[in-house]
Amino acid sequence: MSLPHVLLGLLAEESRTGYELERAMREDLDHVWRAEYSQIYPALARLRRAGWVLLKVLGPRRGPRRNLYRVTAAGRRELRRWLGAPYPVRGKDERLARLAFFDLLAPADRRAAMLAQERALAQEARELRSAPAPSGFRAVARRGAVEKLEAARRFLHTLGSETPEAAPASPLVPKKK
Amino acid sequence: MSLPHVLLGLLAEESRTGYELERAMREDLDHVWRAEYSQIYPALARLRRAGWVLLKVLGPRRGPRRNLYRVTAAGRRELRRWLGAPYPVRGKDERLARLAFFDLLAPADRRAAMLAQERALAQEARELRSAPAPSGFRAVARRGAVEKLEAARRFLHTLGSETPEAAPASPLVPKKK
DNA sequence: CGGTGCTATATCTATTTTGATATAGTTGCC
DNA sequence: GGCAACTATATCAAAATAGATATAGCACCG
Repeated sequence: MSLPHVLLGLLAEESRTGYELERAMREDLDHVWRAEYSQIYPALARLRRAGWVLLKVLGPRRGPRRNLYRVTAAGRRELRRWLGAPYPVRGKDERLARLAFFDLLAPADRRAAMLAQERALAQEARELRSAPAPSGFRAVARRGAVEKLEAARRFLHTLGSETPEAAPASPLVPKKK
Repeated sequence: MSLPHVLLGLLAEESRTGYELERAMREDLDHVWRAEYSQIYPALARLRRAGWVLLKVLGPRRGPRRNLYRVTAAGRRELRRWLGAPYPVRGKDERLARLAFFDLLAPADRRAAMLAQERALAQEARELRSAPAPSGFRAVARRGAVEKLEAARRFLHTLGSETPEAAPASPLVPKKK
């Protein structure tokens, strides 16, 4: 339920077309929020129906005509409301989900998988850190995303050195019912 | 695309009914992976069609009849494949998404929102930590979830004390196009 | 002139996820 | 007996997300 508000947030900074919104998300909000055109265009239509944005059709500049969206006062109000609202607890994490079943891997495979993960996380963090930084609080969010990746990497690393060769606590032999 | 594998993982430890799977996710995999019955039952049917689980209908013990699912050898193979496979980069984080637009709040509202967030994160971490711990790597995943919450809390906290009163970098005054 | 790449909107399908609701037997309490 | 709580399966509708494709003008390069 956040996409409409993310779009609103981007539009609050500057009026944009759907195309430009996609790029803004890809460049500034990587690892924070992303969406395809197939979500963006219908979402803009809904924002319009809600009276949170206005559409202005511009003549073509380079390519086809452009639909420029501008936030209304009501849109800004809604945005501020969203920013202050309590968060729904949404807890899903594929990384942790897989980790939860690592009992099932042979120790060697387990170590290999964890090392691969660690390297992948380091790589992602590196890429995100080296991408052009956005401004204002979008830069803060970017930093948060980077730190998240690094914290996940550290967690895996600590886990790997904690248990030099053995499995943790109980080996979880499959029981029969 | 992880739910089927999470179910497979839980069934690899012990054969269960759909009902028991829901409870196992709710109790052991909170903040890691959750699903409603409306997702679980169709997913089990698909797992069955894929030949990864077998169904055994049991007579009613307490309540209606029970459909017990057991992982097949092919299911275990698939599960191990999943555990070793590279991860799709899925980057969405509503917390960071909102933070990205905190420019739009007045400093006072901003501080209030950040403090509320910090408290909410601390509370969630506390609850998760005090819940009964699962065994094996599921406990490790639980610990990972707790550390994630705490890292997010620390990030917010540092952010709050970093900027005693002012906004970061550029104030992002809305431009016109 | 043809090809590649960028701008730009739009739609289609499929899958995933959420939330609500229906049904029904069983147990234990008062 | 009635009722709440628990076990258990199942379905419906809606929303969110992903991925692919269609269309088309314009610019730039060789």
